Amino acid sequence: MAATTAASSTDLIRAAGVKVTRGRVRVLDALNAARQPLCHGELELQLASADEASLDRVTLYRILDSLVACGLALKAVDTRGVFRFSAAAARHRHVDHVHFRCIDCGGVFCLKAELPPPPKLPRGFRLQQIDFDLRGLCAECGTRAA
Amino acid sequence: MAATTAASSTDLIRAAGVKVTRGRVRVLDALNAARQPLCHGELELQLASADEASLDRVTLYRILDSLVACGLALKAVDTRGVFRFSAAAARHRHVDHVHFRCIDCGGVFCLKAELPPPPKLPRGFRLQQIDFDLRGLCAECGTRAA
DNA sequence: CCAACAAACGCAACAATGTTGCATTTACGT
DNA sequence: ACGTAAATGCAACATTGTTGCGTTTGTTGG
Repeated sequence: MAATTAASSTDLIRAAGVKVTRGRVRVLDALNAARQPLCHGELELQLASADEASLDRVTLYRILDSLVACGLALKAVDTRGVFRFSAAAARHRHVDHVHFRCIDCGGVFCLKAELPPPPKLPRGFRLQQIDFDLRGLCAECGTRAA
Repeated sequence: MAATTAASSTDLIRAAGVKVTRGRVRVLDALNAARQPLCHGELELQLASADEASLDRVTLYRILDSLVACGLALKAVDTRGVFRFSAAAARHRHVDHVHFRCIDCGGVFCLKAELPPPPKLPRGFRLQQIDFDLRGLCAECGTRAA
């Protein structure tokens, strides 16, 4: 099962057009295995406790950035102002659809809904992108809060 | 007019049951005058450029915390993970309308448009806020770019 | 108005998180 | 296998926020 996951992450990374390194595979595996978005520190801990050699702090930051840049991971901010990362579903493109962002864990969930039509803009304004983001508590955090 | 605002802030602070200090009044005035939530750095700059003596960094943090603690200010996190503060009184429901964010100058413009109805959420999710953000170039930046 | 006390302030140092520069190592197409 | 661009590791730095502590200030009771 570890082999399966590893192979899958490897394929995803290769398909994204970036180099397949052990660090990227390990981080993407960890993100895929996590049920909640992870922050840098949690990932560092998790990777250090594994058998393999631990990743450098800065390298981990750069790996996360690269995964976000090539669309394999999502970056969000939790209520304490800390960046949290989650694995993006590879088959989805995160443009032009609706997101739900949990304000507690920072998780991003893609909703199956149409983007609403944009309203009229003031004269001279040029529209390039539409973000329709719903914010609140996800099922897990909502349960824990109650 | 400045006196009116100052008196109002003073009253609010006194009514909140905490000491009325020059720092608290100045900060609450600044928050009330701001059209957008301000971060610590912006407030520090703004207060330093005024005639009066500038506030200590730590004092500003503590003033903001105290204003939040007594309900006069609201604390939130922006997309970069920085805390932003707004006056609780001046909270004219920035939540329920549409914003246009200029990707060049960073300006935020409130549009007079209805929020589209939210789509159905997965079971257990609690909706708290809807952000319908349009991004692109504002009239000024668009003209300059062309 | 004055004194006393708790709250608020200023300063210094610290802590957590994230970034940049640069030399070395590694993945991968040829 | 080799060359090259990308990725890594290390050190130093930057930004944002917090804690400890001695001093000043706002408020309250006489």
